[in-house]
Amino acid sequence: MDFNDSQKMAINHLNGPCLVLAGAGSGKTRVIIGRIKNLVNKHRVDPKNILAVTFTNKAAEEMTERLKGSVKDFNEITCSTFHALGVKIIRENVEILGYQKNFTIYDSAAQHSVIKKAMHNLNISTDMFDPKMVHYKLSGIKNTYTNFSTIPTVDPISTLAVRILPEYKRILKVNNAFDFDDLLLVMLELLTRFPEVREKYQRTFKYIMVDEFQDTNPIQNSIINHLAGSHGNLFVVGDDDQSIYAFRGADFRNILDFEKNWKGCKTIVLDVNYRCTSTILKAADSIIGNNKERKIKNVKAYHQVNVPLEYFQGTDAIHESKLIAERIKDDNNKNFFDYAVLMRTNYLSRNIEEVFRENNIPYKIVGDYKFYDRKEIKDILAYLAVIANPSDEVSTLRIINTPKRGIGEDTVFKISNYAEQENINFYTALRSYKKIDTIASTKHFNISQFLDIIVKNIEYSKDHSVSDTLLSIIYDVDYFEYLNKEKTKASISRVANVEELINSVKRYEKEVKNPSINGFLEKVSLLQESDDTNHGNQVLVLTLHSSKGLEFENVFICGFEEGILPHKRSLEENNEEEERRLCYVGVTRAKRKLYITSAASRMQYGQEVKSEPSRFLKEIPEELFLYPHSQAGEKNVENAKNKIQEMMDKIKEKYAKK
DNA sequence: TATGTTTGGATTTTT
DNA sequence: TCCAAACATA
Repeated sequence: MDFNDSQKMAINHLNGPCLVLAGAGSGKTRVIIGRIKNLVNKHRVDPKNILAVTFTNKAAEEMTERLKGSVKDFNEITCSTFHALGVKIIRENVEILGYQKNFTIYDSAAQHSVIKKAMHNLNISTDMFDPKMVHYKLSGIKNTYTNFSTIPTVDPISTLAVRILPEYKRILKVNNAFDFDDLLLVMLELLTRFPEVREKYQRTFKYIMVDEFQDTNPIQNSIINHLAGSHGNLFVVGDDDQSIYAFRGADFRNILDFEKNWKGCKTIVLDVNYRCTSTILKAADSIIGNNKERKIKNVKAYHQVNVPLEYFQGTDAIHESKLIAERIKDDNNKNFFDYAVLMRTNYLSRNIEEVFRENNIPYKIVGDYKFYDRKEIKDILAYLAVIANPSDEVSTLRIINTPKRGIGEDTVFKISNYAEQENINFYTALRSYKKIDTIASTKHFNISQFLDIIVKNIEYSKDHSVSDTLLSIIYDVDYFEYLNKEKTKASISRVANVEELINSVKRYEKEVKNPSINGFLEKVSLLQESDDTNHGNQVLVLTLHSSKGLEFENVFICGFEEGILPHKRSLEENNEEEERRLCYVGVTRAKRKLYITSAASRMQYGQEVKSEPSRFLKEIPEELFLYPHSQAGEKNVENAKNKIQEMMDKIKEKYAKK
């Protein structure tokens, strides 16, 4: 397929800042790839000098894959997410910050426990202030402010979060660990505080491209400004109407103000939608048209076909799911992979799952109880983390008594106190357990048993592969025996999960040039929900957020109800416009057919609660639907089936006439 | 220290 | 309704 004029203009852009406003389905990925090819093949830009920042790891991989055949040395192009770029830059320079290279990246559970510890150290009651709230605020702050002294502290929790921050940072450093938000923040710190570091990366990344620019937060924006500062070869692509990550600091004013911030910026608008039918685009337009804060674009549909939308309402969530299942089953020449069910919140997938399973509809739930969040997996990963970085206290505490080896809370408390007293880290204190006189000598065997495992495997890991080390740990702690104690179904699946983990380490070892424990852990911690959208012939079930960047022939948006979409909590925070954008993203995922569904009532905390259709439904002209909303509800499944049959006949008739 | 029992809070989205 | 954390007991 050929490029249209504005696409060509974007692809041929060479030097200086450029803003590409790309409406949904306007071929922005093709444009980015086209431009890279152009830079390298036509303008002889060294691939080493190109940085392409994408929103997901999956997008980065896909981009690399698509450059494979057509660009020489495509592997030298840095193609990654902001967070992955952060890890790279931090690893290369971390020693100037007094950290060791083998630092650990803490996930949100680990962050949570560090926050609790920081609060404890500062004598702040965790009963009075919910550590969860503090965590949330702290993360918000770290994703918004480049300078902590300028934080407006309006509410008590924010004040508290700012107060805790120095202690929190101190603990992380003792643990030789960073949290997620640090991956951006520390990268920025390195670029601002150390001119030689900044200049090094400015010289390396002479051509910078950022995809999904509307979802960058101020930290990311600042990072980009520093990297591109010396040359201004900055090419950003985005759509303010698809900005849906405000909750983690994204600010679409980054895109609105881009022209102001970069003098001489060229602006290109991609306004032809090659994805959706004109009906779907009309629906999407009429929804997003209600937003006040936006750049008005006039996106035109390339495919002028009228396939009416359908709206139906189940009596309850199960009925709604059944209606969806029926519609899929009624499609005679279907591929399941052509269907997706989109939803505002994860828990809505439960009913879908239940009904799809009953109906033998193959499905895949994206981000469904994340593999790496399972207890058995986190345990094993904690062992690996401790072996790679013994300073990591959080991981040590996780496994010190798992499997049970008689090192209980009391003993841990004593070691912890000793560490505090001597001003050493937990691991060092643990190693001198014999010197801690409060610990009874009856405990000595238990502690030495644990220490032996760690010390032995640290040594072992030095001249063995990651997978061998992993197997050695599992053997030493007798982990399978521990999992298999109760021979239940659950324990069998836990063993299978650990086996799967071993496989994934082996896969990692094949993929990467210099595999290491840290490298593997890093890969795991950077994994995202939306990286997991590869599916076979299955219906994909996912949140609206995870659906960003994807497209499907047929899309269901379920739970189209007040309180769900728009979400109640979001409305409380005055974020109606963001919910509308979320809705817009969902609608524009559909290439051909869009179904919108709701339930008249829904179980909430075990109680049946009435539910109203979403306000956004009224924003779509009713004539775009196959039949009026008054016919959307049915008393029972049987009735609905007939209705659906009737509707299918109508569609077939329509297509026959064409 | 390990295990069983009770209770109260949960459901926004995710790097 | 369901699940984790707090609490109580052996």
